[in-house]
Amino acid sequence: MKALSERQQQILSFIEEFIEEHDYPPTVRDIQSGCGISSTSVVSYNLDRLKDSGALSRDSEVSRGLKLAGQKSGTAAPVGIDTVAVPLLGTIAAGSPFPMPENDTWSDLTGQELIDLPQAIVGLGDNLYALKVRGESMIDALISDGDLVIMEQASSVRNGQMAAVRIKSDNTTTLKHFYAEGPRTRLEPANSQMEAMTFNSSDVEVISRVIAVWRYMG
Amino acid sequence: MKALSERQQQILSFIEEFIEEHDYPPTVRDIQSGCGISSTSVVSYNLDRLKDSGALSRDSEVSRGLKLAGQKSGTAAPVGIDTVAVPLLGTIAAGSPFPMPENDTWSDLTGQELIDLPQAIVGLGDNLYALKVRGESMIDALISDGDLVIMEQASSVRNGQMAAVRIKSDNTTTLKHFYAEGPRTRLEPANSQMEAMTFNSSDVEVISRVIAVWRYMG
DNA sequence: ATAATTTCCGAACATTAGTGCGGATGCAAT
DNA sequence: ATTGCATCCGCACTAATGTTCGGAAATTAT
Repeated sequence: MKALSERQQQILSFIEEFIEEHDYPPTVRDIQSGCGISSTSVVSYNLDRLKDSGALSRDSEVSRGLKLAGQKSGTAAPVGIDTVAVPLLGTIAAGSPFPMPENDTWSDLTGQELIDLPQAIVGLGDNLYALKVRGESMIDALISDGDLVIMEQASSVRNGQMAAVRIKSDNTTTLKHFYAEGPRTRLEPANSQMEAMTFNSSDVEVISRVIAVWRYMG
Repeated sequence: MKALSERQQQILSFIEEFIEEHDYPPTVRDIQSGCGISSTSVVSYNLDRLKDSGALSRDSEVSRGLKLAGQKSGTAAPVGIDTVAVPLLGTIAAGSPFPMPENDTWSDLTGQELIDLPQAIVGLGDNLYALKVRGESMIDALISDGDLVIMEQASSVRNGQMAAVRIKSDNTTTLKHFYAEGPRTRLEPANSQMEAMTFNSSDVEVISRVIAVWRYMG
């Protein structure tokens, strides 16, 4: 195996830096100017050498068809833990209309702020989204201003779970522990020092299940 | 925010797959044939839309100058978010001796349960550790049984921050908001409905600063 | 229905970008 | 020196690639 010339190493590391910066490989002319070479053919020539030596692979006749040899194939995760991207859909405040992804736009979350959470602590639940809590209206559920609540879409929950529920007659929305008791539904705050309230089950609409709460005060 | 059309989503996922396979972005014509579009201008048009919506960024006039928005910069590490491994040192309960890593064993965390948290939401703080809360003794700090508190070693904190403090005379340890007021130190729970308490500053020892709280009820 | 908007088409056009080729230049072996 | 080989130059050429524009078609709003 022939050793790489200085120029070849220079080109190689330029390619590396370029990809690092742009997320796509350089053109022959990018390399030319980047390495202070006076002719594209020189680049072409050395690229062939590098290909021969196996330092990089190349889709010929294709612009930017370069791939560093040492590079991981594909984008499959080489390191890093499994994460779930959770869209931050908005804020939640007492009584405000509760933000919630509509079915048809569920897959259309582009542009939304995404929060990466480790799968290990979120679980692999689907249909997750996050809301930022504004105000102290959830204080009785041990949730305060600035907290991030991770929610999962659900139309029903098991007794005892915390959920975002809407009292139709009040048109208010809060987070409470949910207990269905036949025709009546009892909602009790997480703080046991607070009083529970009971409503007609038909007056209570479950919107989402609360998966987790994240409070950061760094 | 305008929703993405079907075609735009189609293009978006094609780009994603293409990069996955080639390690460099597709050309307009790659997208054209890949998505069964009859004109390059349609691709160009939708690429502009996608750029407007922020779904991808684009180096215009540059071949293959595409970059997916969600993508981490730098292809070297294709995916995987930065995470910080936080050791779960034990549990905290009212009055119990507060677990805390000793300096000489700090680096010896082998066998400890580690919790990976995204750096983005934890910050890059060093000397972090986690404790699981047992019992409802922290209820007045909006922290309940089963919660995970992320802490940072600290011997002092700024006023208003939440910290694990030990009342020497009581030999109790709790989480409270901390306010140094000269010779006296006021500790007040996060729940404003609760009363604050004041102690001689010399009787209060700061153990750790609370960085974050994680409550999971999946 | 009618108008407005969005999306698509086709076909040119203008760069950008990869390749080829004759001829230097530099260096080492003969 | 002369030869051989690896590099490098310039330049031209062709293919690849992004852009533009008038108008049609589809969709949505009025």
